[in-house]
Amino acid sequence: MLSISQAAKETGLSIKSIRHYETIGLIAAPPRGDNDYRYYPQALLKQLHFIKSARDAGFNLKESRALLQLCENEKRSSADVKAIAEQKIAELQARIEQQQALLNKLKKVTRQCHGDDTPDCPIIDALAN
Amino acid sequence: MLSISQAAKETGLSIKSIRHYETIGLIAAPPRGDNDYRYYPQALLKQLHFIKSARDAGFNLKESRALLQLCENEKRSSADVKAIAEQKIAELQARIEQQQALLNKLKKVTRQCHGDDTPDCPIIDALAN
DNA sequence: CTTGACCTTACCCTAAGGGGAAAGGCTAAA
DNA sequence: TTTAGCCTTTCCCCTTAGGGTAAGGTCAAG
Repeated sequence: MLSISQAAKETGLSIKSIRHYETIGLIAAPPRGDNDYRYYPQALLKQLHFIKSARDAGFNLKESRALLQLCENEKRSSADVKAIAEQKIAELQARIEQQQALLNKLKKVTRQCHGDDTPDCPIIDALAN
Repeated sequence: MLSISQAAKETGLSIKSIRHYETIGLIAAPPRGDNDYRYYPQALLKQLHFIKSARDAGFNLKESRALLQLCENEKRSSADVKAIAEQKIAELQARIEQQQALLNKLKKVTRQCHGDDTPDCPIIDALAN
């Protein structure tokens, strides 16, 4: 049974995050000691680890919740998991493309800018139209 | 002198955004009519256009504010503008690379998943460790 | 005169926590 | 025994960039 700071160290999450996950019902409330401190059993630590991995993989908390439920469900269909992953892949791809387009435009106009002490600036010009 | 909805239509911003920019001091408060309605003169419309362009180019409001101030300042140095743009370029590049890395990992593990009605799932396995 | 479209302020909501206050708990050293 | 120095708790405000909605005032057309 780890204290919350030990659980944080062990999982790589922050104390704030762990309490937050409890608040929003992402994990169950851990048992409390006589001092009212939270103490985390193995089962909860495993869930916290899972959530940390899901977050690191780019899933938001809503998606992490769905994945965790699938993880806990021994009768899951891998198709359901794959659907979530593929949706995230599509989302990431779209975001990357959009940002890449922005980046290209920004790089192009920035190359035109002399970057000296005169006010003449193609970047400003581009934004002012 | 356009009303706020006309200004919104003209600039492509939302009414909420325009009022928000005023609230945070990004633009000056427009003159009001006897009815207390906001009426936007050309100078403000130009600023709103500029902000819209900056936002579309990927700059956040803080950066847009700095750019707008440079835009208004006839004694600006284009080097100052270029510095902001290059910082944004670096930021975008870093974000894109990080997301691309996530995407690659996610695609790789997702390809391993059969996506059928059995619980066996490499995606879950990857997250559970 | 009424109706619908427009405007105003004010408040709460988003995601995912971070920061910090105020209060209480635990252990080791003086 | 007391103090110091961490640990924990709850509570509340803060972040981005507005969106949604309510309650109430205004304007123009039929």
